[in-house]
Formats: sequence, structure tokens, C-alpha cells
Amino acid sequence: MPSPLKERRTSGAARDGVSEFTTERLSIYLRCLAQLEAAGVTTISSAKLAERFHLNSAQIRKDLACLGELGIRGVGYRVADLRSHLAQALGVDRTRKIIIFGAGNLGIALADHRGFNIDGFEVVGLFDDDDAKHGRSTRNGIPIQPVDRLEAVIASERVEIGIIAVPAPAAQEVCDLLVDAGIAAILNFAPVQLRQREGVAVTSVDLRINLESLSFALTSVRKD
Amino acid sequence: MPSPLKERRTSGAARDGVSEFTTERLSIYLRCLAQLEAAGVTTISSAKLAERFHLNSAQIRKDLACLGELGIRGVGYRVADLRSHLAQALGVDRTRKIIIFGAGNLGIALADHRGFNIDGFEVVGLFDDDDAKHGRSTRNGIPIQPVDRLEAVIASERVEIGIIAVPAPAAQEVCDLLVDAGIAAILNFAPVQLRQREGVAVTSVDLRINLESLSFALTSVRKD
DNA sequence: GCATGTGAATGGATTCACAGCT
DNA sequence: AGCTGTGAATCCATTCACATGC
Repeated sequence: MPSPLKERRTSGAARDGVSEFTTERLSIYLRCLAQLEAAGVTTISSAKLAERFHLNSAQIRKDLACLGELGIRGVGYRVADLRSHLAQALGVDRTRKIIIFGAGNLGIALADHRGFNIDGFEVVGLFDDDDAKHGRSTRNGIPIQPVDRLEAVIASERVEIGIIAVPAPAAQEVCDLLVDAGIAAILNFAPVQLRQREGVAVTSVDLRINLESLSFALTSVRKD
Repeated sequence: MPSPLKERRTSGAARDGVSEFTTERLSIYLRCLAQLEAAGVTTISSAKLAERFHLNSAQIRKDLACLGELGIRGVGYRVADLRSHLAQALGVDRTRKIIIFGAGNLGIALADHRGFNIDGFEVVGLFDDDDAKHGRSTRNGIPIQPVDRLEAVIASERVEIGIIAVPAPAAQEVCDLLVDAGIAAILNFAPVQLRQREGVAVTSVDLRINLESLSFALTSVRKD
């Protein structure tokens, strides 16, 4: 039984003993290491990393220990080595393909989103049930396709990740559609709690909640 | 000293004793109550709410207790009453104005985003430093304005929330610009950790991290 | 009787502190 | 000497369980 926290944010598989919190930090470390490597840094200590993120160095060591004993006592971590291990653990050492369902403003923006089209990810399809949109393409040239092409694209391109960018009322139906078509991981932008199926990882991004959290902070910390 | 968890997600003010986790759930409850009220339900118990969200009823009661003693023992909560208290606590009983910096695909999509333009929020400005974009408008008619209009709009419209939708290298500069112009809460979509100033609430949405978390789940739960 | 509000218990994430390797 | 890896300690969120009030 997953904790409600994970229930809401990401659910499906907090793999092994690695929690969602740790996973997200691993992703942050990976980004940082890529920058360090580009800057020519060859070795880094957990204390130095901790400084950058305002994190505790023990936490970083614990997080990294999930990948095996990669550190060298008395020295630190080899940047290149650690980066490649992290990339492998996060599964971005190869390219995972993504399709997006919903070609509204958000879906189109996400299809061309830089972070979704580099270093291990690639958007290979954009779908919508509105006939009027079919045939058009995003600026980056991703064509908007009808729903009946969905299954074929997922199968032939070996798509693993589906993004839901449709209005709330349609989200559950689209989710089921994606799962039936073989999608194993879903990133949901619709403001609904999706009924999830066994073995499918689902993460929701609810922008309204983020806004209201900020608004809540504003109601108290009014500096006047 | 905030915990790293909050540090990364939302920071600035975990107001009173109310944690970020609780705040996010309050936002979810509010949405649910609006639906219940629309459906004509007048009273609801924590147990019934718990069912909907796969949450523990005690947690819901604890969360709601933050707003005062709103429940009626032996009965439950009055939907309309609770909803209005929640709306007030989250600060959406009045309209908070938003400006977006960065008129790329994402910025434009967010400007027209439904959840950002109803029930307590309104996008009143979209800014970009690219001259070529000025004068154009989003589909919903929000014009793209030059940076030198920023301060005037924030002041005259009493804008409280700023959204950063620019590439990573520009994000910190834009953040400082917004804070200097009087913005008290920031929703950041750039994949960087922003240096934050005292009294400014900052929440970051990092889509790349969400994707990599899903990818991580996929590397293990390969159903074959 | 029934459902809230809450102190106490639990569980999990973070931090401390130090043994152990280089 | 320096820094990792990790058991022990701490902190905080969640859950239990019951006294309290309708």
C-alpha cells in the first residue's frame, strides 16, 4: 500500500528501496554532474555537492550509495564515472520515446519542449481527437495525428512514456487508452486523480495546486 | 532552516505550522468540495472524503483542523461552509494577478491555461525580451510586452505572482528582475535552482525531473 | 450513535557522528 | 588527513485510537 504522498505524486513503482524523494534528487545530481563534467571538473566530494544544493552531505552520500559504492574514500566521486552510472540508473543512457495526447496549447508546447527532446528523451508523436488539427505540425515539425494512429505509432516506435495534456473530463479515458496501447509510464497534466493500473507508473503535475500553494504562502507572509 | 525537501519544491514560507504537504492537500480538497457543492451535496464526512482520495480520514481531519474547528461531531462538514473557508485560507476568495515572463511555447501556453484564469487567478501580462514578439497576442488576447513595461504593469495591476518560463541561463536574472519589481511569489519552470530572497515564495516545476523519475521506474518495472 | 479533533504511536526521511578505506 | 558509507539518533508526516461533543 503506497503512502498517500507517493499516491498523489508518482505512483506505480518506488523501485527497490529507492524512494521518490531520492529519485528526484538523483535527477538533480545528474544535471549537476553534466555541468561539472563540461566544466572540466574530474572529482567532487559530497560536501562540495551539498554546498551547491543546500543539502546535507550525508544525504547525498546515502542517495548515491543506492547506485553502488562509487565514491573513493579520502577523495570523493569521479565526475565522469558517477555521471554515467546515474544516467544508467535513471534510464537515460538510451533514448526513451514519448507520445503526447492532447494538441492544445500545452500539448504543443510540451512536444517542442527542449527538456523532452534531448539526453535520453524524444517526442515522437502528438495526438488529438479533433479532426481539424490533424495534418498540422508543431514548429519543430511534430505532426498532429488522429487517435486511430496511436497504437501503431506506440508499437512501431516502441514508445514507453505517454503524456496526458487534455482537459480534465477526458483524462481518465485517455489514460486507459494509453495503457491499453502498451504505455508503461504516464505523465499527467490534467487536474484529476487517475485510476491507475498495476504496473503502470503515473506522475501528475497539477499546476493549479502549485499556484494555490503560492497563494497560501502569500496570505500569511504579507510584507506590508 | 527549511528542510531540503521544501527547499526544492516550495520555499519561502511554510506558513504557521502548515506544511507544504498539507497545503497541497488543502488545494485538492477545495477542488473536490467545489464539485460536491455543484452536485448538491450539503454535508460530507472525513471518511467519505478519505475514500475518494485513498487517504486516511484522520489525515483529512488534521488537515482541515488547520482552518479552525469547522466540523460538526456526529455529522461531518458542511460542504459550502468548508469550501468557503478553504478558499479563503488558500487566498482564492479574491483574484490574484499573474504575469508570465518568457513568451516561448510554454509561456504562451501557460498564459492561456484555463487553470490560471479562473477561480482566483488571472494572467494579466506576458513579457519577453525579444522585440520580434512584441505586439503579438495569445489566442486569448494577452499581448506580449517588452521588459520595460514590467514594473508599470506589476504596480498598476497589483500583480502578486510571477511565472518564469525562460531558458535556464536567463532564469536567475528574470527572477531578480521580478522580485525587484515587487513580485512576492514565483512559479519557476526553468530547470535551475533559484537563489531566493527573504520573504519571496518560490516553487519550481521541473518537468525533466518528472520524466526522469518515470524513466527510473521503467528501468526496474519492466514487465516482459 | 456517530463523526470530529487530537494525543500517542508508528513509519519513514533526514541528519549526526564515526568507523573504515585511500 | 580526508572523505565515503552507514548505524544510530532525530525529525516530521502519517496513522491509530479514543475522549469529546452533537
